[in-house]
Amino acid sequence: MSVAIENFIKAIYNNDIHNHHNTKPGNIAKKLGISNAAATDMAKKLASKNLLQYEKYQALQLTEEGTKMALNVVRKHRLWESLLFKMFDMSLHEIHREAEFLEHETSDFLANKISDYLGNPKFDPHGDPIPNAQGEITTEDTSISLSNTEEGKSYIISRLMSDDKEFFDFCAQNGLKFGNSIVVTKQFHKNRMTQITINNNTILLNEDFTNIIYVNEIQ
Amino acid sequence: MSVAIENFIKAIYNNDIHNHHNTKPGNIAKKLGISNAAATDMAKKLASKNLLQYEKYQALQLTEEGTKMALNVVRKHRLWESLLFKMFDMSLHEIHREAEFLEHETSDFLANKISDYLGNPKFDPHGDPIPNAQGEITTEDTSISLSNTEEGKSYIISRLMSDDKEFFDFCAQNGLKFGNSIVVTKQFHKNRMTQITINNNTILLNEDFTNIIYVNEIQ
DNA sequence: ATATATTTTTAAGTTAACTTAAATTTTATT
DNA sequence: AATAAAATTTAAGTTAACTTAAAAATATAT
Repeated sequence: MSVAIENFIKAIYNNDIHNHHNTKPGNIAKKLGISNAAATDMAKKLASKNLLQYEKYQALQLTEEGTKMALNVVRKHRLWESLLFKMFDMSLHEIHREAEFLEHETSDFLANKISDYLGNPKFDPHGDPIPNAQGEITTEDTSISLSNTEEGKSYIISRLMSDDKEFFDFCAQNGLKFGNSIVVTKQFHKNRMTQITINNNTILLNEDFTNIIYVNEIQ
Repeated sequence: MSVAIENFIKAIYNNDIHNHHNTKPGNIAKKLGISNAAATDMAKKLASKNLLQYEKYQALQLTEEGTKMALNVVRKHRLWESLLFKMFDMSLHEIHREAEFLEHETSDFLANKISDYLGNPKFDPHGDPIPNAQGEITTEDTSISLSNTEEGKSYIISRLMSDDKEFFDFCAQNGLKFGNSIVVTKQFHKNRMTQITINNNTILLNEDFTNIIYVNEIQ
């Protein structure tokens, strides 16, 4: 399968997970930086390959086969991120940027080698789960977004759901990384902002950030 | 530059180094598994991009710019081979196979990271020199092919010039690898065969092998 | 509920990287 | 040196992955 197809399938998969199923061609087109017409064409083509279901004007839906392909690409992406993060002094943004290309040129054989080398990790450095070689995600996600946390409680950062450089730079500067613990000191519900304490620093985060930072409660 | 272009340029570079400048489109076409017509078209196109010199019916010649591009791709190829060889339990054939794809999707930034991590090696696991970030090969190759060695002398294996799985399997089975030492016990000039001793074993090699195994004399 | 805006689709066209087949030129052979 | 064989080039065509522009359908907003 071509890079274009893999990226299209992956975009649908990611959109379904994040954006609550508004997975129409135009949406995917925007993510991929192609025209709506190109997305419609591709959707039809992939439907004929049994990778997704397509009906005019309806949302696109990956078939089982399509989902498996998406997970295979996602697996490679996250394994590369894990490897690059471990071995080299690279930021979350940089590992994402490189993995975006490497993922399409990685054999299953090599992916398994990388996984073995890393001890078959279940999560990448963003906290995203790594599908296994069968294309299954075996971990359960119990984390909640920072926007849904409660005042006074302590949490561990479990996931930074983004691929934006500025966001990651901010996180890096403020110690916001996978595995670190924080305390939610105040929720400003009306303004949808959250105040947290981390490493004795107090930070105020707006909803752009609290919606993409996920945490698990420490009880 | 596209993968097709990078591979075309790289094929010319490799052909020039190995096959004594019979670098006409048909030769490159054969290496790449494309038609002669496609190779001619590509040659014209790359000439217009100043990557090579093209004159009808003449051999192709990389320009300075073209050579630099080839060396950049070769650098990435050999860095990947070195990394995969060091980290994972992979054969010479396997690392080559994977590097063949990864080389095109590797930023200069990542290539430098890999190089630094490895301690900026000058040679890859086949004994091939690794160009530096400026696209220069700074090592001098003083090695000679096994076919040109002398009876009774000792040598260190410096290069296995191939990408053939069967050849590498044979080498691996017989301890023929980069850095190992051998003694040339007999040269059968008429039949163009060479007898060597390695690890107390005696092996007789025909010219298919003695032409692609390179060594340096131990004095 | 209807007009307007937005999105999706269709249609027609482009580009890169190929193909096959035929024409041309070069290389090899006797 | 002439001719046969081989390689190169030209010409015409294909496919994947796009594009823009216009038509059709859906969603939104008053």
